[in-house]
Parts: sequence; structure tokens; C-alpha cells
Amino acid sequence: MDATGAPGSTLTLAPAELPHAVEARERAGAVRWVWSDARTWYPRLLERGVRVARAWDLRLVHALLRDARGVSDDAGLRAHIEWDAAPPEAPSTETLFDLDGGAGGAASGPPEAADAAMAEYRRQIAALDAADNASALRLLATAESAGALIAVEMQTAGLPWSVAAHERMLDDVLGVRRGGGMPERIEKLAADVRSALGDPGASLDSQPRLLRSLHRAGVLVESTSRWELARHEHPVVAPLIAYKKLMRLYSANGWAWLAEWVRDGRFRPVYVPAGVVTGRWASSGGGALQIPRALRTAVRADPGWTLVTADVAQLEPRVLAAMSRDTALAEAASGRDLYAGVVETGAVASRADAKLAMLGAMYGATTGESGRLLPRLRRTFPRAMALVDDAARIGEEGGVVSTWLGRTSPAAGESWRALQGLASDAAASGIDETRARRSARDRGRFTRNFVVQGTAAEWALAWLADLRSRLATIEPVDAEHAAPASGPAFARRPHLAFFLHDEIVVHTPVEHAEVVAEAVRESAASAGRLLFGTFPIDFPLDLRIGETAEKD
DNA sequence: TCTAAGTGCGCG
DNA sequence: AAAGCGCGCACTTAGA
Repeated sequence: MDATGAPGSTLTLAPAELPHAVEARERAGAVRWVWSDARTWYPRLLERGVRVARAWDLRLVHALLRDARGVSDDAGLRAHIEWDAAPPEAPSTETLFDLDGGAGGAASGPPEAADAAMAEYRRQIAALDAADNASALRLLATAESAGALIAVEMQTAGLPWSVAAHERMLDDVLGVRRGGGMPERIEKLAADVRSALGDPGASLDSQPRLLRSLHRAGVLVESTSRWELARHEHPVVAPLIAYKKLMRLYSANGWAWLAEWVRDGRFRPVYVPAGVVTGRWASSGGGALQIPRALRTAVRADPGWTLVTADVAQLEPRVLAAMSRDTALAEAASGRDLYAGVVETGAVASRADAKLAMLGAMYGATTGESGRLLPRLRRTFPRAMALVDDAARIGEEGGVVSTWLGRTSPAAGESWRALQGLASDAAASGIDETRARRSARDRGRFTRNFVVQGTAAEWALAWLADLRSRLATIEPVDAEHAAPASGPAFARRPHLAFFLHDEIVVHTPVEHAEVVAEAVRESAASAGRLLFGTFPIDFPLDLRIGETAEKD
């Protein structure tokens, strides 16, 4: 797995020659490509049908090591801020290196960029070798790099999306469009709202004006949000909530979204690995991580293909049990439903309470029902609760916390420190003290959640990476059964098509569906072992095989 | 006419 | 206006 090595021979290529050269080395044996970032290099390879097995993503690893506690900076890693910047334009010439003994390859831009990439790689390896938690960080670096490959692969292959099913759903829910106007059900609801308000000219899409209209009609809300409206008894409430719901579907995932984001029967979102501070992925464009569940009916496998959809039940509390070595919580988590297990301990009375309390523990609830249940959880699961409580305390004091594999939270910012300093001054006003206290608590809730959310993201990354290599061993199907819209690198093989924090969708030829399902389960078990060794914690999946990706 | 900030809601 | 985390996007208004 290690990617150490020094550059040996180099080979300068025109861009058109790169895919062939990379493919030749992939065929020759185990290679790990070292490159600035997958987004710059990998799409061009995939378009030509060239998939790479392993990579080292200098930008992602730089960001990781830059902030990681336990990494000393003897090699000067942190001074090289150019690795924090956005990727540059694609270069006009490219260089391949041999790493030591042919164990790896490196692709880079013009010679000076290639030298810079190799120097950064050496700094990273040196920093890793000297790190306190070297083996965990090395694991995270390779997992991140694999994730970067997967993100590009999923964008290239796309999620199979039926325009017809999507439009049918829009027609059913929103009604048909007439002329240049809104769909008929939205028009109807808007008319109902205006009539209930007794205000024929009421503006429904401007929050301040709608608020005033509501006040004039005697609905004394402070906001126009659904949850507050729902508390009032007034004829305008039902149609307004319905209007907002439909309008949301229309503007976020209506016909315009379809036209912009679905091509050739594929939704191709841009994934941003580690785009969230905690290490979770973000997305850019298309709202890939916010697709309404009701729209899953539009996710449709190609003819002769099917979808394997799987999500982990209660990933975050399971991860918390394992990282805190809380055997009582792990025991409650064994089997399918962690919350049912918590009820069985007697700590809380119902499944709903168990969920409320557990989420409150991980998010830092202090008041309300959730806050009131926490002491009971603390008695039953002292180790798990101590882990999140410690993380919160450290955050409140201005410190940093780390995930299981060593991703470290950002240091407290200048303004945060200034506010705390101000409040500790003897002459501080009560207002300053209150503000400082509140921002300390805010930060504590952030670090509390960081350790759990971030470690869950690491587990998911390990799951994805392991699954990817298992899928790569499955025999391709005949060309006549291919799914050409997935592109030459994926048309004949099962491949990941979607990922959302704790859920994956694999698009696969029907004949391989069972093998894929087994690979999905095995990779989940494997991810658990990779992170937590022999600690007894289950990661049970809800797994479905079917034409659509709908969930129950 | 452009940008920044506020609001509300979709996802985990 | 979420008692409690993390996001992205559409739409609006305020301000330069």
C-alpha cells in the first residue's frame, strides 16, 4: 500500500499520449499514480476508457496533513500554500515518472510543475513517516485518494435517470404547464392562498411581503416557515404549506433542473470529496446531496441492468460506540436496530426517545426533551458519552479535536479568540460575557459533532474504497449488454453510481446483482475491521435490489 | 447592475 | 423560530 519512492526515469508526453501510456503501466502491474488531484487528470483518462487502480491525491493529502495534530512540519509542508489553491488549468504537456523500483508512477504537467509535485510528494511522505499516528493517517490519505477517484468515476458514469419518469411525477404532483405560466396545481394553490388571505394581489414569493399579508389576515407568525405556520389554525395555512412544498419541487427539481442536469439518461453531479470540514463529501451543482426522496422514482436502471441500493443503519452512534470502546453501546447496537437495543437497556422508554436522546448526545442538545434524556444515556453509556462530552469541552476551551484516523478540526479563529479574550477581561460587560459564552458553546457543539461525523465519513470512505476494488474483479458483460451512457470505462461492469454520506447505489448488469450485493455487505464488514480491528461492532445494511433506487 | 446577506427547505 | 451538527440551492432584499 505504501507509495514511497523517488523519481527515476521520466517521460515527457503530449496530452493525447497520456491515456495509452497510463494504461500500459496499469496493465504491467500495481501502480499508484501520484498527481496533483484526480479532477485535473482522471476525467480525460476515463473518457478514453482508462481506469486507474490507485492514486495519491496531493491536494487532498496536503489539506489533511496541514491541519493534522501529531504532524510536525520539519519538511515545510505548511509553507507551500500553493497546494491549498484551486487546481490550475489542464497543462499542455505531461510527464510520467517512474517511482522507485517501478512501484508507482506519477503524472504531472510541464517539467517545472512535475518537479513541484514530486517535491510536495516527498514532503508529505516525510511528514507521514514522522507523524505520531502515522499508520492511521496513512490509511486516511490512501482512502481520501481512493475517494477522489470514485468521485470522478461516479460523475463520469452518472446516475441512471429516467426523464420520462421524472416528468410523469412532475405532471402528477404539480399539474401540467399551460402556456408560459406555472403548472396548474401551483396556480390553483396560489389562488386559494390569496383568497384565504382576502388579498388578491398578495405576493407569495417574497418573505417580507408574505409575512405582512399574513399579519393583515390575523396570522401572527414571526416567520413564514412551515413548522411555525403549522401551529396556527387558519384557512390559509393548509394551502400555503402545500403551495410552498410544490413551489420548492418546481424551482429546485422541476423541468429546468431536468434540462440542465440530465443528459443521455444520466444525472452527473459534481462531487467534492472532503468538501465539508468534517471530511464528508460536498457537491457542487445539481444539488446532488439534496435530491428529494420523492424523486428517487426517476432513478431507473438501464435495460438489462439493475440497481443495488444500500444504506447503513445508525452509522454515527455505531461509530461512536467503536471509537469510545463503549461495549454497552456496542452491545445495544448488535443486530439491526440500535435504538431498539438502547430501549432494551432500560435507559429510555421508547424507540423515539432513544433516537432523540442519541441525536442530542451527538449534536449537543441542552434543553427540551432531548436534553432531559441525556443524563439517563450518560449513566448507561458512560464511555461513549465521555468521548463526545470531552470533545465539546475541548472545543469550548478553544482546542482542536481529531477523528479516529486523525483528521483534525480547524483551529479557533482570530475573532473567536478575541471575543473570548474580551469577555475574560475584568472590565468585560455582561453583554460581552454572554456573547462569548454563547460562541464557546457553539464551538463546543461543533467539535462534539466533528469527531463523530468525521469518523463516520472515514468509515464510509473505507466502505466505498473496498467496494470499488471488489467490483473491479467482476467479469465484464458482453458488449451487446453494455450500458453505453456510462462511458467506456464502466459500460460493461458494475459500478458505483451514487453516494450520500451513508448510502450507496451500484448500477450493475442484472446477472451480477447478487454478487454485487454480497460485495456491498462484505465491504461494509471490511471497513469496520479496517478502522476498529476486532472491536465487536456491527454495521448492518438496508440493502435492496431493484429497477429503481426507492427506499421503503 | 452587481454582490452579500437573509430566509427557507431539501439531504444526511 | 428549532431545544441540537454538517451541507447546497433558489429566491429575495439591501447596499454599494
